[in-house]
Amino acid sequence: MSFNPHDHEACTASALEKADAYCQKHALKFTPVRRQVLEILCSDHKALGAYEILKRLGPLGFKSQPPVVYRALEFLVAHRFVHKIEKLNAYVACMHHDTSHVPAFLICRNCETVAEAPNKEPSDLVAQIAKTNAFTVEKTVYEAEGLCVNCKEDMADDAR
Amino acid sequence: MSFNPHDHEACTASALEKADAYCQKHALKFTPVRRQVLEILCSDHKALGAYEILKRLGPLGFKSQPPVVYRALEFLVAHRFVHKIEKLNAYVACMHHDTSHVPAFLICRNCETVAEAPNKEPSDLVAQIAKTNAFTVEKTVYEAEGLCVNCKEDMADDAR
DNA sequence: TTGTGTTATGTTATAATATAACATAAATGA
DNA sequence: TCATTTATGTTATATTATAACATAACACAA
Repeated sequence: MSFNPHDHEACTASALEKADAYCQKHALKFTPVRRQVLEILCSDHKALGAYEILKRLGPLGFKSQPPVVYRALEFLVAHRFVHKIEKLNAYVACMHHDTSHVPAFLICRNCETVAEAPNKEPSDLVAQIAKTNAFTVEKTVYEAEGLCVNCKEDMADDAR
Repeated sequence: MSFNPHDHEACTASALEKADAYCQKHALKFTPVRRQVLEILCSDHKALGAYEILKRLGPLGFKSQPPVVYRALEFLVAHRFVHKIEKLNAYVACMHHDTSHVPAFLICRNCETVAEAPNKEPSDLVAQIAKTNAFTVEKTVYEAEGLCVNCKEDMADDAR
């Protein structure tokens, strides 16, 4: 989980590699912009806004009009390499692309780190709601905002 | 539940009455704009965008600059009379204000009706995630998009 | 290899959502 | 009544996102 320290370069490299392989397998075009946007998003676990990504694309030699980044994000989200955090209108790289999962996020309101939980199952909650309402669920947004371990500890320290 | 037909005028009146009572009890000011915005949101179970609400305020004699409606929404959301649907950047009246609940929404992508489920408990999912991450959850967004009963039936009819 | 359709990108303009900042007014309470 | 707080008025602008139309790159059949 990303609230814990980990080898970040390796985790980025692996994500890009997996995306590469997946695109090859499914005849998708992993074009330079798309690849670069994913790389930018992998570069930390904060969620980045579209315009922040745009800013970072410029120096890398890419064109910097909004549609460029929105199209790349559309592709990446459609193929689940990236999730949109609705609560923040921002985007994070998916860290569990190889396993099928119901995306669920923990957003620290202090450090803004976003951690994705690797759930296999939709929650009981949604199953039950959908059932009692005869509602067919196609897509879920599940986001929790709060305080991560690290920030909680920091605050405890400050109070001392 | 709001995918089912119900006496809508009564449900609106009751929501306003409850809000009135709650504000009185907690010394909150249920001013005309705030009341009117809640009434507009009660007027159907679709989620309305801030600017749509703004449009409807004008003819009713209210001032129509964005901050007017955003401030009213801020108040209504803070006191849980209204929930924001992050997925739609839109707002719905809360239909279960008197009971403490974890808000969860079913959004029909066809008719755009938003139904709120009356859950008492946060899902097992969030409890488990939070626990394994030592993450303190303060607020949750839970939104499912799909097809409601009515729209599903309509589509079945059309296919015939 | 040329033509034809399809997908991706370039570019301009603008729509839709939201807030900053500063002013006035109204209500509250010592 | 004066001071303080809370709500509203108003202008301007920030942020997020898409429409619309053009060109380029690619894929693949004739």
